[in-house]
Amino acid sequence: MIVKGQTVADGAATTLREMILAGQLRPGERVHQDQLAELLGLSRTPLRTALATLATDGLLDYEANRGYRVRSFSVDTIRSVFEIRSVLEAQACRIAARLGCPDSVLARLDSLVRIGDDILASGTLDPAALPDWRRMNVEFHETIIQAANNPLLGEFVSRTHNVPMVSDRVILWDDYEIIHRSHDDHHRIARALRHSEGERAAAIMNEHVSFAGDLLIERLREDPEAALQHLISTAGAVPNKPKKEKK
Amino acid sequence: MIVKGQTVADGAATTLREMILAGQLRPGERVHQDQLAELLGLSRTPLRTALATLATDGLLDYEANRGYRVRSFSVDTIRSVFEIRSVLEAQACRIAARLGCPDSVLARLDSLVRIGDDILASGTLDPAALPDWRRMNVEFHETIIQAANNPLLGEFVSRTHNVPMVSDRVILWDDYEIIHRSHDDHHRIARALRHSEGERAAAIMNEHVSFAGDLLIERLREDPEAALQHLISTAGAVPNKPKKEKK
DNA sequence: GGACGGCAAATTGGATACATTATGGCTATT
DNA sequence: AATAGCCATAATGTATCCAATTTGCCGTCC
Repeated sequence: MIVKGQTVADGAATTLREMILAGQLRPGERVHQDQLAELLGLSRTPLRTALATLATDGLLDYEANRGYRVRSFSVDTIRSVFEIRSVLEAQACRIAARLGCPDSVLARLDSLVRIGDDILASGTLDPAALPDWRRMNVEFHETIIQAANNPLLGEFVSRTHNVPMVSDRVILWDDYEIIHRSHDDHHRIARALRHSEGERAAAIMNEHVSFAGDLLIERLREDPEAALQHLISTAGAVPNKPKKEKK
Repeated sequence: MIVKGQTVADGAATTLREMILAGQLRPGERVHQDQLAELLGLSRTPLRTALATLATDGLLDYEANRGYRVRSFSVDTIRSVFEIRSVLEAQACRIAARLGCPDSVLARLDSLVRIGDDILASGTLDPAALPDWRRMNVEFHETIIQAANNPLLGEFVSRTHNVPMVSDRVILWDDYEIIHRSHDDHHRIARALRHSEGERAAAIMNEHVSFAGDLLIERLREDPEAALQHLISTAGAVPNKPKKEKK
């Protein structure tokens, strides 16, 4: 689908981002411009624009005259990204509370929390419910970030999602207790924000994200292959939101 | 000077970054590719690569088929960036303390603190000492960030420096009391890190950065013109460190 | 037998030429 | 006279071509 107001280079960047995050281009692998241009059906010029963008985004490594390589992420990298995401999202809570969340935001959070409640009401984790859960989770976090009204904050959090596995779209959907507790955090965060208790919301959010990171890392350490398989099979598309709206 | 292992595009990106941060290209102004290419003495291809990079870096706004504009930064933007820098640098303290700063880092921090002490020993702010002070300040902050050993953290903090006025290279060098207190923070941060008191160091750093931001914003509100003049005249070069080392 | 040096193929970087899209001014019509 | 639509111009986006750098291979020399 060709979107008006988008260039071929923009499209290539989006496609490549998805390919990398989906693991189609393996980490460390060198990116051949000619091959890739042919594969994508475009010339090298827009492709190179896209590559430069992705390199600045941190998905590719670049070395002059030696081209681009897919950045490889170690478990250490994943940990370090969670260390950042946790403080950024906590700060989002603080700022949102300080600004005072408008009713629309509070209502939306409540509605999302209820959606989560419904999904968990059965007492088990239905695989079929995962996409809905993921949508709920992503929206919950994004709603708070947007409520903070800090463009750079949103940008940085988006960038942390460029690292495979770190996205809040990645969910370990196999332990009811853990998911339940995680959703309890959502309850408490929403309530704290309603009462403008920024520090409290921030503390919960920090732990909420940090724990998710710890858990993921533990799984990856225990059995990297199984965890990866599980995550890839349960990972949803990662539609990096376009920066420009059509007028 | 032509550095081996750097492409023309890289050089153009660096040059443009400096031009924008120095205010040579005014905010909101449209960037004419032909003109600029001629001005810089290169063709549009590497220029466009550089533009794409700077846009991803957040210094330029891009709209398909309408080209690039210099991003304009409001006082609100500056505030929002300080809100991020403060938590990121605080987190750097936490992580550095948790990892345990090696002696080399502690020694360096001590040495930097002493340099600051010497500059302030006279009891007045000598304009001639500003460059040394700035170097000291930048190194102090960078040393801690590097001690945290979290690549993304460093990257993000670097990016906050892409916003005019937010850099730790920008210093309000006109109030001895304030500078003295700020340096006292450095003392306490270094000491806390020596004792592996991460939370304490983080708290001080957070306030250290937040207050600098508040102060700057206050000045900009009071008398934008005067503050800008003062800052530009006292601002040093902003050498964005190259990401790759020659082997 | 190993290592250094040079040559050739492949790949990246940059310049130029072409296509496509916005933009401003002009005319014609209401 | 004002506005809508069209055309010309200018600027951006893409493709192709050429140059420069890397890289792997082979031969020679130590």
